[in-house]
Amino acid sequence: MGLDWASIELKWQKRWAEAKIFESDPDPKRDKYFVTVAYPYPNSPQHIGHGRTYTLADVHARYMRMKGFNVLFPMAFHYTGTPILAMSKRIREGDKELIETFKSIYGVPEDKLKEFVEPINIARYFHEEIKRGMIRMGYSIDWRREFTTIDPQYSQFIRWQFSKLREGGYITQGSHPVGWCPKCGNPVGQHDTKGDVEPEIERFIVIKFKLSNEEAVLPTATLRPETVFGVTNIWVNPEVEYVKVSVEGEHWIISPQAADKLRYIKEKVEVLEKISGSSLIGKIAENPVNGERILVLPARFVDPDNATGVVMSVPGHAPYDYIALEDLKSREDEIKKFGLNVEEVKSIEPISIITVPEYSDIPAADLISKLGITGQLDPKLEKATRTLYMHEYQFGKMKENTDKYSGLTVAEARERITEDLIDSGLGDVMYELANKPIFCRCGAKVVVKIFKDQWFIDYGKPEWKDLARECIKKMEILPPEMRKEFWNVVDWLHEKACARRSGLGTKLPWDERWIIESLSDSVIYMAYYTIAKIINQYKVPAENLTPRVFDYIFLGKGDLKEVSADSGIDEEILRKMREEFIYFYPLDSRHSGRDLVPNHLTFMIFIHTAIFPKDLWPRQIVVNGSVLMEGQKMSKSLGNIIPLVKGISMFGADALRLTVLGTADLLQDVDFSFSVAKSMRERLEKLYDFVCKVASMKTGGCERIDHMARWMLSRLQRHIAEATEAMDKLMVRRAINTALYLIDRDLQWYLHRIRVDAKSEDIPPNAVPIVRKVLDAQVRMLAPATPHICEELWEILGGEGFVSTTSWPVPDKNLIDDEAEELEAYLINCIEDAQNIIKVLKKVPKKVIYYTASTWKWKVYTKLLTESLKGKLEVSNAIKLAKESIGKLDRQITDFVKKMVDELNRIPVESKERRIKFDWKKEKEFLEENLDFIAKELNAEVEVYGEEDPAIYDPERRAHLARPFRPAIYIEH
RNA sequence: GCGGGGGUGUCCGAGUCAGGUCAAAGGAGACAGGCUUAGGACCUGUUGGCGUAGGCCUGCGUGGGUUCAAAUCCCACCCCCCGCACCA
Repeated sequence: MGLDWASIELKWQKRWAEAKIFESDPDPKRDKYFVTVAYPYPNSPQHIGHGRTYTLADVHARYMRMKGFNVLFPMAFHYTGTPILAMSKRIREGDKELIETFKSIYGVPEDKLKEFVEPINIARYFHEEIKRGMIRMGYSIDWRREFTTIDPQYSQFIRWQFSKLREGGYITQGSHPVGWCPKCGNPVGQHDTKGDVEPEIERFIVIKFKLSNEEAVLPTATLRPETVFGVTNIWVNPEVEYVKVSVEGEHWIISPQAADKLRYIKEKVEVLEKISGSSLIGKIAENPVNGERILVLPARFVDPDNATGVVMSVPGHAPYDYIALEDLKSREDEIKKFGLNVEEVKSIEPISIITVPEYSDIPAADLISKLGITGQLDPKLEKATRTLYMHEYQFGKMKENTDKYSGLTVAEARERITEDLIDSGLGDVMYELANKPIFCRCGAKVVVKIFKDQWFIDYGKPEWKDLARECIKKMEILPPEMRKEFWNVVDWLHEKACARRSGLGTKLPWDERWIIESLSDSVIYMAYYTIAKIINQYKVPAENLTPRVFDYIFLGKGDLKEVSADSGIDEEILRKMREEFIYFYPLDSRHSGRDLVPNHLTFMIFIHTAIFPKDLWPRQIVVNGSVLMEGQKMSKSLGNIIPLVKGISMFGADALRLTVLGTADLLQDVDFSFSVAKSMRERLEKLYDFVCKVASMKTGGCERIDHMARWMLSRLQRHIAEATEAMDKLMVRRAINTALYLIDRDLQWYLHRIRVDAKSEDIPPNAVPIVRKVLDAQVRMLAPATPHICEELWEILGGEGFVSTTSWPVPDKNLIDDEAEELEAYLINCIEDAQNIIKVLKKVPKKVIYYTASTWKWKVYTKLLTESLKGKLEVSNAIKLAKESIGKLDRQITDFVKKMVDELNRIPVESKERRIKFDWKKEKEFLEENLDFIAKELNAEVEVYGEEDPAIYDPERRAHLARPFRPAIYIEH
C-alpha cells in the first residue's frame, strides 16, 4: 500500500508556486521576519546532511509565517572559491577517482561531465541540481531573489563592502606563511593536495651560533628557544652533506634541503659551497645568549630534511639530546674517529635550566629511564619528547641561570626569548610542514612559502572585537550553549587573509590582481537579498550599481535625486530598493551548521558591526549539528553519501524532513538511518489513513462535553502550549515529538476509553468533533515540518486555503481542566495498582474490589494538603492538625497521618495545587461511572465500596487501607 | 594545550535547563504467547534483583558535597567526540 508521495508533493509544490505564497514584499501593515541560511557551494549535489540545515531554516520560516509574520526566506548560490577550480582541473587531467564519484555517486550524465573542464559549468550544473532539490524538499523560498556570487551586480556589492572595510581601517597587508606548490605557483589548501591533506605549518625558531674564526653561523632550529640556556653542544649529522649558503648576506651552514626551503621564505638565498657534515664536527661555536663556547658533535638522529638540519643540544631537557650525548660519551672510538678530545667530550654534562614539579633536575633523564629508552633511534623518544615538551610548557619555571628570564614560566619565557632573539638579529624564523611530505595534486612536493603583501581583514583589532562582543550580547543565540563558543572565537580571532590569486570571485577594488576569498564575500549578502528582487526584475546593469548607490540603499546616505542622476538608475527603482532594505533589514535569524561558528558566522557579526549601524545588526543565530549515516560519518570513501533527491524518492520529502529534524536536538548529530526514515513515512501514512477515516465519518448531533472530552481537550491545550514553547526556541525535535507522538498517545487513550460501550472499532459520532479538533491542531502543528502531507490533510479536513498560510494554534486556557486530568490519572493509577497486584499474585482474578477512603481521612488529608502547601510538614504538627479537624485521635489516625506526611512531602507543588481543588466526593462516583472500563481492562468483575459503606463487602479486611487518591484493593481469585 | 559537546539499563536513545508521581519515555535485540503449512510481517506480554497484595533493594562515568529528597544542583577526577583558520 502506501501513499503516492511524489504526486502529493508535486501537487502542493505547484500550487504554492502558482499562488506565490512564499513571495514576500514589503507590507508596512505586517511585521516582517527575515530568515536566511548559509547559501550552498555548488561543487557537488546536496546530500541528506545539507538537508538538515536548510530544512531547519525552512521550518523556522514556515513557523513564523503561521505565527502571522511577513516572512522572507531567500536563497542564493556561492560560486566563489577554489575547490571548483581544483575539480575542473582534475577533470581536465582525467582524474579517474573524481570522474567515478561524479558518475556513480552524484549521477552526473556523461555529456554534462565533459563540460566540467570549465569550472563555471560545474557550478552551474550543481546550482540547478541543488535548486531542484530545494524545491522538491518543499522549501518556502522566494526564488525571485536568487543570485550567484559571481553575478556582476553582486561583485559590485562586494567591492562596495571592501571599500567600506578599507575606509574603516579594517584591512591590513602583510606577509604570511602558506602551503605552496612550486609548480602551480599557488597556495594549496586541503582540496589541492593528494589525499586531501591540510598542510599544517610549524614555526621553528632559528638560533644562530656563530662559528669561531669563521664568517659563518650554524643556525639551529628549535621549537623551544627558551632552552638555549641549556645548550651543551650542537649536533650535526656526520653522514650528511651540508652547504654553506648566503642568506640575505649572512653565511649559514645548513642542509641542502633546508637551503631549498629557505628560498621560499627568505629574499636572497645563494648556495656558496658544499661542506661535509663530518668536517663540521669538532668546530667551536658561540652561544648567542651567554657567549658559552659550544662544541659541534655528531648525531645520526639529526634529520637533514627537518628545518635547518642543525640542532642545538639541550640534554637536560630534551630526551633525544640526552641519549645522543650519553651514546657518544660511551664510545671512545667514535669520539676519536672524529678527532675529538675524549676528556672534553666526556666532561659535557646536562645543564638544568627549568624546574618542573615531579621531575628531577634533569627531566630528560627521568623519562629515558622511565620509558626504558636505549638508543638514539628508539621510536619511544618521540613520545618522551612530546611528554616533556607538554609538561615543561604547562608547569615549568625558568631557573636563576637563565639571565633575565629567570622566574618566568616556560610559556612566558619562550615568547620573550623569541622576540628578543629576532629583534637582536641573533634569531630568525623558519617554517616547516608538520605533516610532510604533502603532494600537490599536480605531483609536486608542497613547501612553505611566505606569501608577500597578502591582504587581510584584521579581526584582531581590539575595538572591533568590542563591537562584535556588543553584537553577540544583544543577539539571541540558539541553542544557548553556543553563545560561549562565539565569545571565545572573538577572543582568538586575528588577521584573516581575505584575497587570493585564483578561483572564481570578485576582484579587490584597489588591487585587481587579487580575488576576494569566499569567506570574505559571504558575510553581509543577506542585505543583498532585499534588493536582488529588484535588480533581477529591472535587470539593473552592474555598472550602474556604484558605491554611492549602495551607500544610499544600505546606509541612507546621499540624496535620492543626486544618486539617481549620478548612477543612471531610476529614482523609482532606487527608492524601491531602499524601501525593501529598510523593511526587511535587519536579519532576524541566520541558520547554519556548527562548523561555521568559528568562521563564517563570526565574520558575519564582525563585518556587520563594521559597516552597518547598530539597529541593523543581525538579531539571531541558529546553529545545528551534522548528520551521520547509520552511525558513521558521511564520506566519499565510505560511499555512504545519499544525495538529497535520492532520499526524497526513497522516503518522500516529508519523511526525510521529519527524520533530519525529529531525531536529534539542535546541536547533536542526527544519525540518519533507513529504518528510521521508513518508519517516519509509515507514521505519516498512518496519520493520513486516520484523517481520511475521521473526515468521512458523520458527526454526531449533540456535541456532549463529557469527562473524556474535557480530558482530551485539556490535554490538547497543554500539548499546543508545549509545542509552541519548543518552536519558539527552535527545539523542533521536541515540537515534533509533542505534535506527532504525545498528542497521538493521548488521542489513542481517548479512543480506547470512549469505545468501551461501542462494539465496533468506529469512533462514536459524538466524539468525532473532538477528534477533529485534535486533528486540526495536529495538522497545523506538523505543517512546518511536513508541509506536503499537511496540506493534503488540511484539504481533506476541509480547511480553508493553505495550511502553510493558516495560523499556528493557540492554547485555550479555558479548556484546561485540571480536574478531568486528575481524575483520569487517578483512574489509570487504580488500574495499574490492581494490575501490579495481579502480577505478583500470579493468579487469574475473578473479582476486583476498590474501597475509597472514608470521610475523616479526606478531612485530615485536605487539612494536611493545605498545610503542606505552606511549607514542609512535620509529623508532630500534622498529628495536632488532624486532632483539630476531626476532634479525636487514635492509633489508626496517627498511622494514617504519618503515612500522609511522608507522601505529601514528596509530591511536587503543582500536583498539590491541583489536588487541593479536587472535590473528594467525586472519587467514588467516578470509579462507579467507569466500572465497565476498569472491568474490561482488568478482565474481571469490579466493585466499588466506600470505606464506611454499611453494606460493604470486605472479607479480607482491606478497606481500612484506603487512602485519599489511593483506594484500597481486594482481589478475589 | 585552549575552547566546545558528551558519558544513562544488553544495545541505541529520551530525561538534566525549571531536583520529587524516575526502575527511568521510545526503539532495537532477546524470551514467551497469538496468528501462520513454515518463514516473514503483524498483535499481546516479559525483559536490574527480590517479593503469593499495590512493596523493598540496587541503579544513570568515578569519588565527594548540598538537600527531607539528586540521573538532574555544586566540586574534583577519568574517558570519548569535534574545532583551533586562510578551506568551503
